[in-house]
Amino acid sequence: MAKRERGTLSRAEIVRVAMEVAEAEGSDALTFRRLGPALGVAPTAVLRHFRDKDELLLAIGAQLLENALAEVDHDEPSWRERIMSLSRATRRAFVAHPRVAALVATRTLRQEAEFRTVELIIGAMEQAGLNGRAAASMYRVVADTVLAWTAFEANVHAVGLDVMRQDGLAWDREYVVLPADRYPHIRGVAEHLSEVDREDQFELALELVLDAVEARGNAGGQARAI
Amino acid sequence: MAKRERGTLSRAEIVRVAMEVAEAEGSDALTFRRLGPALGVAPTAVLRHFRDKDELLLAIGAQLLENALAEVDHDEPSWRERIMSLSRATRRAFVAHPRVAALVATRTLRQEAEFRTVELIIGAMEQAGLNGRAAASMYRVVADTVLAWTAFEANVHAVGLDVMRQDGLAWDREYVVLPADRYPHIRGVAEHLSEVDREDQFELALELVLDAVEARGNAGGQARAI
DNA sequence: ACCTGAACACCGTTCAAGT
DNA sequence: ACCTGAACACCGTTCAAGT
Repeated sequence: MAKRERGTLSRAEIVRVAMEVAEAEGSDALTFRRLGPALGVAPTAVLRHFRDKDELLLAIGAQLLENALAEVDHDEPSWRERIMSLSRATRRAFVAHPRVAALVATRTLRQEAEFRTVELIIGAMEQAGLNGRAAASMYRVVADTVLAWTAFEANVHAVGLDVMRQDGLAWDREYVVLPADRYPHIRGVAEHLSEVDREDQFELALELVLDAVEARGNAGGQARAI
Repeated sequence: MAKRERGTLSRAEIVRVAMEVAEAEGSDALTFRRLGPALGVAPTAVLRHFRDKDELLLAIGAQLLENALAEVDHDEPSWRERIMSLSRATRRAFVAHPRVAALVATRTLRQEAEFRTVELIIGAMEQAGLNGRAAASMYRVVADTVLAWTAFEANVHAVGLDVMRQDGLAWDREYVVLPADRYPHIRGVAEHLSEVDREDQFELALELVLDAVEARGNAGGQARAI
């Protein structure tokens, strides 16, 4: 709560503290009125650095993507390994901050980190042998697969944190208890539902998409878009 | 604004009007204080039918899923066609109401419509030849692929509606304008980025997953989970 | 792209009271 | 799972004023 000298507040520090507050106290706590005290300034001081709350959220999203990009091996010669490296790093970076990730993972950020990510994926598509419309099309399948899964997982984690604290019920607990006569198939596999490893699924879903990229690239990427 | 007789308000009507208000005026307008007048009651009357706002949101999500299930051909004998039918219906039902869909698509609903959906998918996995842990695992890959893509698309539509009204900039417009020297790959395919058809991508992503289900089912589903 | 404090126009939710 | 109106404890954002 210590007051600070003027001119010492920065966008970077606001983003950092905003992420800390949200992860520690829940995304409901991510308000200017709580952020002010946490930064040692008046709540409205944050508005001198971000036009509005949405601009702050997009900056948080950009920070998550920067964290991801910092872990990617950009010199990896295999396009396929480069994409897997980017994908795993993105998943890790977002799921590491599930509450803020859930708020921003489906947003178009339009910031430098996003442009660099797009550039990386399209470059990989071209190396795989795709051009023009085929490269654009498969870029979107790859990017949206990574983003959609990442956003989904972040949401599941974030909601899970809140719900479990709220009513103590885990997802799998709920399902095991369903009546067998009405839901025989669920009942038959209920015991296995909680064992599923989401990282494995993410990897599998991505490998399937990259198999398709590889097949289309080898066939000559100009022929068909999808 | 017409006042109504007591006892005539119902959960179903509240859900319907809430969806109308949100789609017509933006998801910011989905508040009890606006919903009251739209229903002809006091804002707090809604709280006599839903414990809190989150319960209303989950009911809206259940309605979207009911809309989807109503379109599915449950008697289709091919498990693969049944899954595709469910997937397409889910995508359509959610994207038809993008703003509310964006609010609920990643939530675990824990309502009857969701249990029926899970039951349908697991039944299809078993018909494909998967059992136990393998069926549970592939159920999750299928369900999460549909949900993740649907949530992602709903978000893109919802944000798109708001952003386009806000600053008149479409996603593709933004990217065409990037400097070619720093983003050569983007520049090379920029003209194609706006042509991509999301429905085609959704279909492709799903077909790839179902290919994997088919391959594992034929190989004998007990062997490996993923 | 300075920081503050008061003010404005909103929220969700609770609760006593009215049918 | 009745409905209302006032009240409470919050929000984001604007704006005049202070450094």
